Amino acid sequence: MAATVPMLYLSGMAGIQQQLADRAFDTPLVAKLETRARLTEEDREHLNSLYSDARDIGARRNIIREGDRPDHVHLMVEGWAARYKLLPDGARQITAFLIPGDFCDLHVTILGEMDHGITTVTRSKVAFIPRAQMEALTERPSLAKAFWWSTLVDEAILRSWIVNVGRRDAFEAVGHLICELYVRMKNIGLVDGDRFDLPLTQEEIGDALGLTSVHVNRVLQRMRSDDLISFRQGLLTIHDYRRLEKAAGFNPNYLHIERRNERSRRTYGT
Amino acid sequence: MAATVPMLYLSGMAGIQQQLADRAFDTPLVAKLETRARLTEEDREHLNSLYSDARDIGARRNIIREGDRPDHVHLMVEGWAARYKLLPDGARQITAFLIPGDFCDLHVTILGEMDHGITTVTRSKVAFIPRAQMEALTERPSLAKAFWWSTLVDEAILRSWIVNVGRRDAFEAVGHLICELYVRMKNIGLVDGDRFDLPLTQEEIGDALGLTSVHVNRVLQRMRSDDLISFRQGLLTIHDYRRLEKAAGFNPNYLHIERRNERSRRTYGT
DNA sequence: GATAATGTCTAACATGGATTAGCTTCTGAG
DNA sequence: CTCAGAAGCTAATCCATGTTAGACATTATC
Repeated sequence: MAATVPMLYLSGMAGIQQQLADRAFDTPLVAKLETRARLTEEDREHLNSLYSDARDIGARRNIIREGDRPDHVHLMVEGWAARYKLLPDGARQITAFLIPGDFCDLHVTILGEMDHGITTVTRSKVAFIPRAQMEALTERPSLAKAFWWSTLVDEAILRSWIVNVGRRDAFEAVGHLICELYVRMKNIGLVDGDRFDLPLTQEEIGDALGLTSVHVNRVLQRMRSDDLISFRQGLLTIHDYRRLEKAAGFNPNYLHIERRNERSRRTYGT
Repeated sequence: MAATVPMLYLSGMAGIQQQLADRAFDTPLVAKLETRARLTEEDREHLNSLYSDARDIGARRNIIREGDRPDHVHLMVEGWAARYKLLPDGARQITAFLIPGDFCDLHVTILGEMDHGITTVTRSKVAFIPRAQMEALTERPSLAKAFWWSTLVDEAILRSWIVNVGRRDAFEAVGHLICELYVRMKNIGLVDGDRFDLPLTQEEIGDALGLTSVHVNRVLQRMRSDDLISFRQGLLTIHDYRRLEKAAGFNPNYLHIERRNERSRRTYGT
């Protein structure tokens, strides 16, 4: 099996993923879906077949635009992407960050037209999956259920982001976003102890939280001086997770990751 | 068929729904799903069977709480409800308004535990649907696809709300919410010309948009003095839809309602 | 039809975050 | 290795929205 799946999950330049890849046995997609579903070896082979048409895309390039009607589905293999909407005045709101194992547009073949765009954040590897292949996969009940679960978690994350933007102040919101990305990255095996690649600019963080990059900078300065985090060159280190979680009012229940699976996950550093 | 489905969609006290009910041939659920899906008479009968256990619930009562693990699904039959999350400091963020035809928790049997609560806004009628009955329905491919579509639209609405809260100012956000609710109510046949029941307090509107009720009041005053809307006693009248839509930057594409169906819908006043 | 509870509206004042502008540091292309 | 563009950082000022408080209006209850 090892030879048939991509083994490198380089998203940034920091090289943590490279180290991790040497130890990872599952692709991020399999790791993520196994959070809840029990997959057979056959299921995994089907999932790995999704990677057959994986293409490299440079940083800050559109994967898909508002108004597009693609006939295939995109899956993040390596790197980060962002779902976003543009306003008439040019302002941008990011509504999701996509990391390896995330589908960009599982829905588009049903909804018809894209109501938002998706852009890469870093240089990425993206799998292009024909609609027919996707439909064949979902004829396996175990996978259909796993995809359904994944969609529902995406929805839960959206609700959480509304709370973040609507009712948390800037400090809490940034902290909450960091906690969420830490847990999600950990769940796919891309966290090295208390560090992970967070290849976002302060402007991108601001666009996700409804803040300006100036204000994100102020908040990050404060988090550093409070000795909660380090964040340099796309590498984030959490110095005191419990305190950060508390300061941000973060409760991971909405990610629906069960303890059972978290324990058994083969993750670097745990 | 008429005798087997509820014909009264009273949500507020204003009585528009009563008038409409006399003309409506479809339940809101059927009207909504037919936005995109083609349903057979048999499909409709199956959908109408969902109403067999419809219960009255008073205003501002919890339908379901965070942490619950219900074994049945809730469907709004009459009235309004709100999906919400509470913060440690007691602040509330509403993440969705549920109107007739909306499922409250289509997902909960897969996700396990509720990560948010749902409360009625008005006195409501809510159908309780056993998990098994729901699963039987989704064995019909046409209905499975229709529910899937509905879930994806809910997701698109969540994305739109993030933009609303994150990047629009208070005036635009309130206008955008009004436009969305107008279109959604119209789609299920509950709009009378330029008027519809909007049984929300200014505080509830604020909790949905991340604003205080004081500021919502300021915005509503301005909308009234700009002659865009009237809003009294839970009845909202839009005086100039085009201008409101433009002022709010509203583009209904994310609701994925196709022109074709909008034309053929049997709606009062159109 | 009195009364309490809830919702609406207004005003004075406070503030978190936006805006603008410019300097500094990092990064990647060649 | 160099250089240009991108990203990070900081400061001064401003303003949209929050806070607090209370009067007024509407609705629900008995």
